[in-house]
Amino acid sequence: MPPSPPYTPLLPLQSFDVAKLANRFAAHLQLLSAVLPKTSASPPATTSPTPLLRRLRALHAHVLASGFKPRAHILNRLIDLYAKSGDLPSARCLFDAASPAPADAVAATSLVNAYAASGHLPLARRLFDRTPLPARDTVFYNAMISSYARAGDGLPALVVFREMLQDGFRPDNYTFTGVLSAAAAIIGLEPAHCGQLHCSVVKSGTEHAISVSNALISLYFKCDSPETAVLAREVFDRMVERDELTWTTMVVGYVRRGDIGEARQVFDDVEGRFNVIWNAMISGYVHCGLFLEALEMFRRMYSIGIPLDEFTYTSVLSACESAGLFNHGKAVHAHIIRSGPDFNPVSALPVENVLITLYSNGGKIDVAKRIFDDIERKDAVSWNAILTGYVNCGHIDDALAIFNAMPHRHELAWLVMISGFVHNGLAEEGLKLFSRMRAEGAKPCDYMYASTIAACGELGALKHGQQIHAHLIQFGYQSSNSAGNALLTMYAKCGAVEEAHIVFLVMPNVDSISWNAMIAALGHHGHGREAIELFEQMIGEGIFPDRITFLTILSACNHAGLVDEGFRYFESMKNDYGIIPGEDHYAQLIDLLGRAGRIGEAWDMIKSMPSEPGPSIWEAILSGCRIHGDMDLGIHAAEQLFKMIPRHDGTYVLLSNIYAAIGRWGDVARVRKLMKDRGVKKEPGCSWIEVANKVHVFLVNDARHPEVQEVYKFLEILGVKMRKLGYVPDTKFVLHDVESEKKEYALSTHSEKLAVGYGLLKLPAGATVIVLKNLRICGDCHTAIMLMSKAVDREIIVRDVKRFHHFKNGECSCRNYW
DNA sequence: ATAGGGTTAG
Repeated sequence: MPPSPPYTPLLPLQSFDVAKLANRFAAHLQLLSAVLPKTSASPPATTSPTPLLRRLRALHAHVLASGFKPRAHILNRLIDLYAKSGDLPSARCLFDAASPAPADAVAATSLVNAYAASGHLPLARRLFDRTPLPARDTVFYNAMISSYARAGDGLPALVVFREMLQDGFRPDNYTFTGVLSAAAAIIGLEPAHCGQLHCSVVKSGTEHAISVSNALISLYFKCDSPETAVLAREVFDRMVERDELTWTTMVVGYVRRGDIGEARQVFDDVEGRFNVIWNAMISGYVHCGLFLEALEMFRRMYSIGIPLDEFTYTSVLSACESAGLFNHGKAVHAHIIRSGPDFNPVSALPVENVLITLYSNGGKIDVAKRIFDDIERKDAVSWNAILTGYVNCGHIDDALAIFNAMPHRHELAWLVMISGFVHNGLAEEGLKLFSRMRAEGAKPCDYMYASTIAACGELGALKHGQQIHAHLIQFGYQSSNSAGNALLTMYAKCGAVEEAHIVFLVMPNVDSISWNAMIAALGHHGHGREAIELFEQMIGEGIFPDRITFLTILSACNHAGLVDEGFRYFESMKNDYGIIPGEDHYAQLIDLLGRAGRIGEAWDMIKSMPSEPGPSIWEAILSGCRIHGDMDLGIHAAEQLFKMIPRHDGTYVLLSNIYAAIGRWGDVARVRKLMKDRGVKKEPGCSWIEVANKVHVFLVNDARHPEVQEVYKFLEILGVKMRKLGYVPDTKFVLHDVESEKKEYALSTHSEKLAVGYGLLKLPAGATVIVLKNLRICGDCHTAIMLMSKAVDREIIVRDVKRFHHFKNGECSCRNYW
């Protein structure tokens, strides 16, 4: 509860000096509004009136009882107080009673602001429109403009501004501050528009007002282009006088551009270190992913004695959460508790919200739930945070309970719940919920569509993805970039590269993400040359490649076995584009060299790396060693992997596979035992196959499963056929799976083979089988499927952890890969 | 009676 402001009792009233009392209320009001959150809307009608409101009403009653007729400015103050304390009906009543007599711009302005602040922008607008021209003044227009600006409604604000000029009113610095911030809220604003606004500011002679310059800087930064950032800087440099806001706007502007270094320089130049700029700097570091720097800044802030507030804590806790430093987060939480209950629960809500995320990501979902339960006035973020917490730890039933209990379902809640279903293998439920959302009239945004489509791609649910594509067209989102990029990726992940390409060609505004996604789509499907061609086309169109682009192109070269090209692009990335290769770039190149049999070069590359090689590097060289029989280095790599991720089941399997390949069965047994001793469980093989518009999921290890039984039967038939074709030894190998439980040195479950077999069994001749599996396909399996494809004369598309393998007539699109 | 900066869920 907010502490009540000190006050002297008003009753009984000795005199009716209303002006004095009204002034006293104004003082009380200021005390109260210092405690209330700045953006607070008026409290809902159901809650009991605040002490201030009660006193205001008492005063008003006395005024009425006295028969005293308040003069206009007193009446205005009363109206303003009613409006600000949230009693809009009373304010409106007084206003209506007073008009039309001296219809007054002052009272109308109060009301317009109050309506807008409580979220009733249309009501504010109606009052605005009904106020006749003679009763208006500049401030009145300013109120309407800034109301739109605060609500993020840029265009109407500009329209009101134009009306104002047409009506013959002179804009002042308040007007321009509002207009500029309204313009900044318009997405996709062109630099030319900023320039126009800048011109009118200069013409009006208000550019020397600090607030106008500040808004101008903010506008130029929000335009988000290198040129406007320079213009913002120019405005800043020209200012003769700057305030705290100027500095903060600069810091925030550079952070938005991702230029944390420049932001830091501005920060270091500030004389008075007020806490808002520290908060901005900390959140800037968090924004750029520099969590440790954020924490360091927090530590310094604390040691110098800069006051910490809820903004500080929110950012710092968010840094701990994102960096996975759960214990640090807990320490900060303890510090908040120790520092006393100074927080106003309403304004500290973001702190509690981020705590929910912190604890649920730290594996303490029960603590998160307790914090959530203790929040008195939960907002949409609180609900979404706990919902996401449950979804992320796989408690889909608890999540659904929360979802159903939510008072207002924010669109994000739908999104989280839908993707929660999809990621837990309940795609059908997810899509049902998607329909329910539309039935309940919630309007999905393009971002929601994008996420739902992405989920379909993850799952390989092509048919569901296509359905959503249809909705997308129906709702006119086809020009949205996020939706378009998601569609492109979805089609590619479902094996439909041609479809992905069509989406790419049809998209009105392709951005660098689209290019990257399309290059990746080609690369993943083994079309290395085409990927390179598209990359060159991208360069030709003047799109700047980033580190992701190069990662993608290296992967494309890798998949298609284009060693020299890969090497060339790696060098070009460093020398021509100044991109410092990360471990992921090295991993791609080392993988590429290794698979091409150039193990020595790959090993040299590892030794030349600027930092200690991480798991991805060892994993990369391991595949090359395995294929080309460099067992010593392979074993070394696997042992390194062991040390780094001791619980990763894949490493054990890989290592035992290597030992098995060179017949060191004793070592195979040793690795198996190690795995058992350390309690590492192999994940059960699980495959999805898309057959005739239905997704089948089955566990390969469960031999009692009827579908698996069918697969076994199929393999027998296939075995006979393959023997006839002369593949006797390999046929035997395929059939080994059936007996794998009995075999002493079982190598792996090879669920892909079973899935492929099942798919072939179910499909009509000439159809394509798509097998989706988010694991790495091993060489044996690859060979086996290749043989199968010859035996059945059908195209088989298999999705690996990232890539695709197109098998046809005993060949694969990535012939050089294994 | 009117303006502008820093926070949280994905």
